[in-house]
Amino acid sequence: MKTVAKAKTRTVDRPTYHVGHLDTLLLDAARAMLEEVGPAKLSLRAVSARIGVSPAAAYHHFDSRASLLGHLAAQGFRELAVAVEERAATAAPGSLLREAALAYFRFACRNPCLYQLMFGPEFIGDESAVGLADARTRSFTLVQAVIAKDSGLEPGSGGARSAALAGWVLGHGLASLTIQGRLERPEGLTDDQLVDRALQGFAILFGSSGVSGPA
Amino acid sequence: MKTVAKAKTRTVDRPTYHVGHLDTLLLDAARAMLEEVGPAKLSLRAVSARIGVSPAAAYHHFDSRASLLGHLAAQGFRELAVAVEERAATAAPGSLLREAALAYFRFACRNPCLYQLMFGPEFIGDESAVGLADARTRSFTLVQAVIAKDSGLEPGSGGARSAALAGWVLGHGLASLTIQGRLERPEGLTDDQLVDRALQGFAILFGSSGVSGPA
DNA sequence: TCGATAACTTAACATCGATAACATTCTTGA
DNA sequence: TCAAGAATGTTATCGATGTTAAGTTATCGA
Repeated sequence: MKTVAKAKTRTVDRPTYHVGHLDTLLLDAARAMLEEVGPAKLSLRAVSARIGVSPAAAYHHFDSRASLLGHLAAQGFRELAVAVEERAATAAPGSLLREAALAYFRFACRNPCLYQLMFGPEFIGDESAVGLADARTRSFTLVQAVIAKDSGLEPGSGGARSAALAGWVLGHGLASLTIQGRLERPEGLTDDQLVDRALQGFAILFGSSGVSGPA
Repeated sequence: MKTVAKAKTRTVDRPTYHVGHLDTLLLDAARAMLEEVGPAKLSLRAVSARIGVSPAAAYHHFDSRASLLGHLAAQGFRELAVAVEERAATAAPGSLLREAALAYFRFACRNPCLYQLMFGPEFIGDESAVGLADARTRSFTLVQAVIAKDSGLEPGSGGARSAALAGWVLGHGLASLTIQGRLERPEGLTDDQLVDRALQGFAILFGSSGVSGPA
């Protein structure tokens, strides 16, 4: 229905043969479609079609489907980093962990499929080319800095590294479980309340109670 | 190469036409291949071929590829539950959280692709048919019971639920990050040491220090 | 102006999940 | 005992996908 039936020489009617910045066009389209269909169902052909370009065109800008997804994931890591950073910058001392966790969690909830992609197995093998590892490492370093700052630990110390690991595990664990619906979430519970509940749970498990925000 | 070229009536030479228990054969083969190629690349055709059966045969036992993966995931949840349960049963009181976390983490590390499948988006939509939701709920209930038992909380109480949530987040967060290589893991660090490091990090973040095992 | 090159095209291949139509075996009830 | 029919296989085919090869068109520097 949608494809032109029997055009011999031309299947697309575009003003110019060359599109210009097709790479960013592809990335934008893919980003949009990602949240519609999920990482697994995102097809290169569909993305190309959305722009009005042949499937093979994408291969002049990306090595493979995995490579394109890798770029998308790297973009996600950068956005996640700034989201956490912004929130952490304006947080009152002592509530930094909670604020950072909230920012992290909200980013994941607002971009569930992107987050799945970032931490999923979809594009594994194409990390090197993209700066993905860089973006990820920077995110982690940021988390580490934020947490060290709040707990008064010397940055780079063993304690700071452990605490950062814990913070990352906390954020990712909660986000991942929530996004993929593996959590029995009582209905009506807001994102903030869920984060607080988790923090409260950790406080119970690890002994303290007052550290983590409201009752 | 592998398929018989021009046999008209028979392409496979099997003693009997009917295989018998093809469903479990398919599941076993799929389970084995899952750890070889990962959830995304696991094809029904390859699984069938491994058994020596036509691709269409699988559809007499499973509604779809997703359904087969769903069964596999459910199986995973059951195994995970018993792994945690066994370890928890023989743990000294006070170290229950650590032991449960270790069992959880080890299961994930030993069956990385199965774990990815269990918590991934691969088979979403086919949950109802399989008892998958059941298996998952039971796992969660188990975790909740284990944790409540160790912290002296009344099972079913709000605190117990929060603590269970935290425990689940801890286990899944660490396992997920590790499996997917999103963690900068210092080389030579054993599974146990990584778990301990995470626990230590949580102890730092949430105030106490002695709760979680060795220094 | 012209030719090299980059950016796009069509066409094709292999593989995949899925379905339809047919073949064989097992089971069951008279 | 034995045929009817349900189960469980088969082949053939469809439409969609990632990817590559070979041809076409636009751009840009000498």
